[in-house]
Amino acid sequence: MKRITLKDIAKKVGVSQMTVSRVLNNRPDVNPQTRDRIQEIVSEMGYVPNTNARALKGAKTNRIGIVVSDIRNPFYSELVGDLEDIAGEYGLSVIVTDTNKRLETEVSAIRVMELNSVDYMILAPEGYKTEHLDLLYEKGFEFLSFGVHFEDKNYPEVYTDDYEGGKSVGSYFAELGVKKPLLIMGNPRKLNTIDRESGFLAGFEESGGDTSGVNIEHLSVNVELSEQYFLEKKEHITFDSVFCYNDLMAMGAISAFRKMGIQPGKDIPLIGYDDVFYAKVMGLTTVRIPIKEMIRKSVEIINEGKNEKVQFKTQLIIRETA
Amino acid sequence: MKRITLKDIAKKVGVSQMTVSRVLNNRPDVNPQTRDRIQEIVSEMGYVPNTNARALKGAKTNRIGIVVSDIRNPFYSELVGDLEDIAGEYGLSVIVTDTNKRLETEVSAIRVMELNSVDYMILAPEGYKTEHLDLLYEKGFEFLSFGVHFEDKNYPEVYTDDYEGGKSVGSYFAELGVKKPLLIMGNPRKLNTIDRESGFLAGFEESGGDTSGVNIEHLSVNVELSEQYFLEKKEHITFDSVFCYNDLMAMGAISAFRKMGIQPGKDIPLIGYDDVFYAKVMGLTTVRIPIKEMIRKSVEIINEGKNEKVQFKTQLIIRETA
DNA sequence: CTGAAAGCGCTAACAA
DNA sequence: TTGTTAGCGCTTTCAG
Repeated sequence: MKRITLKDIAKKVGVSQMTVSRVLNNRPDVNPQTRDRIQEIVSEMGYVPNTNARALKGAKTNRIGIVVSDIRNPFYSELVGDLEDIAGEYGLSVIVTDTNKRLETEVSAIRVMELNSVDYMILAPEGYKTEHLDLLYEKGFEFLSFGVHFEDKNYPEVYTDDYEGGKSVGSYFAELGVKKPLLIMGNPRKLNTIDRESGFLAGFEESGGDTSGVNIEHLSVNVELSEQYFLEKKEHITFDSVFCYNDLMAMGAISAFRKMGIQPGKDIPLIGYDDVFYAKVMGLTTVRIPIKEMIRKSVEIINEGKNEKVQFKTQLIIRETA
Repeated sequence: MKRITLKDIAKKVGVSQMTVSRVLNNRPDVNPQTRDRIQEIVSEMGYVPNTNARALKGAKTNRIGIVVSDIRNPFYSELVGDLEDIAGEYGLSVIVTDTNKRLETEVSAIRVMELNSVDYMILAPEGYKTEHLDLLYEKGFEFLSFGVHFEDKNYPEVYTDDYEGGKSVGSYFAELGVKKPLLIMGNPRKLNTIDRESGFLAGFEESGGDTSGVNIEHLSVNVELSEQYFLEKKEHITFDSVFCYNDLMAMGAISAFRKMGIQPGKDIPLIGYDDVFYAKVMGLTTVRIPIKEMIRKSVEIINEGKNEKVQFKTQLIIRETA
């Protein structure tokens, strides 16, 4: 499988490699006729530049990496899908790595990115440790933190206001007249958890709810664990409404409820978070995170080399489950 | 951001680059003491080999590419997730590309793989055109076709027996005593469609069903289209059971049924295909494709440079919807 | 067991 | 406007 190289083109056209290189890189200083001839041969021979050689010279690889915690979570697969679409518009390739929700692998995921010399990384980190981000920053890697906000760090970020997101659910529950909401949250050290939770409490109280009736449970973010939690509570249900950390955990609740003969929405209001595609399919009330817009902004930041922190707004989407 | 190179290590240890290279590539012909010293310095300095330089020399990049038609489809995101996990065990990086279900982009996806000089590609093709596979084959690329079987082509494949899969559903429906099954299938030129469909008919007939009662509809593979189809039929339901091309389309049916007040399983048996994770969450009866085993086999084929066609068996998983 | 030299494909810097 | 030279980091080949 011999690939066509610059040299092959140069020989065929009868010019130097350099002239071909100039044409390929759209440099202005080439005779228009030579340019045309070269372009013709290039497409005729189906030349594809060797990114490795380019990278070796220190040029851009046009590869961007994304590190997500679990590609199987539709939130992330939608994220990756959107990134693929938008990066494609800019002629960028995407390299994906999954950390399986573990921090150690987050470090090795970053190593994969280094191995493949991506120009830029998008990190959707687990959210409460920043050592590896700091390390990356010190090493001079270009990256952007997606979905989590660290006030005191000065790397670029694209994230949502989780406090407001939680608040919208708290208020809505209070307006519904709910007395004993159960919050199924994630790791209590995650900033996302903290924000959604405290936002909820603030919103609930502000709209007239009594926060002493609120119960909070912290689980690993996982459909099965969430389902199991509810199944175990079967006999002693002490809540009259449920707010889950994300749609995945809400799906666990739906699954358990179906087995328990509880109809979400009719019997017990249930709200998730993220607004993944399946939330719509299942009629799940949830808090929408505008992924596509956020990714578009991210690629823009990457492309223009900006260093900004951009916050997006969430939106409560009311469907059948609440 | 200066990266540590072989030269840096060599200088520090006081040997030639070559010796360091030998150690890094686990060559036997190095003095054990020298080896130890080098390994120590390597990890001390946090050396990461430059894959680009390696690739330039024609060595392996340890990158494998996967081209899927829609990363947002949980079938594919699970596929990618499993591939990441298993490839990771082998020290391989994964490059993902999404074709948005269009063939043109399937060609450009392959170009991305070429650009990134992957050692091997896994193609989960759209399934009825083979030109680009043939092209790839002629060009000498190493790849494997995942999920689709072309009898007369001689590239490696890992696929399932869709005819048998469809048959198991046909038989089951016949045993259920169903009279007018509706099949919501995909593009009628896709081999997967053809096999699932003809398998169904064969199974239905074999188990005593009357195939003249069977209705077949071909739609683009898409949740919304499927949902819409059922919503439009609201007033004139002419079927007493439904078999969908995949779980995604079955979810569209579930969504529509919920709005129509139909309970799948109770009122109308509904069966999907793939057994994506959410099928379990939703209690959907479906045909299981053993993705993880198939991916493991694929990586094995890749790793050992085999050229075989391996067929996996599907399994009907009975849950609440049928 | 170890090293020196050459070259993979490309582009930056300089020369013509 | 075009060409020449050098070198990115690595590994292969051939000599020690």
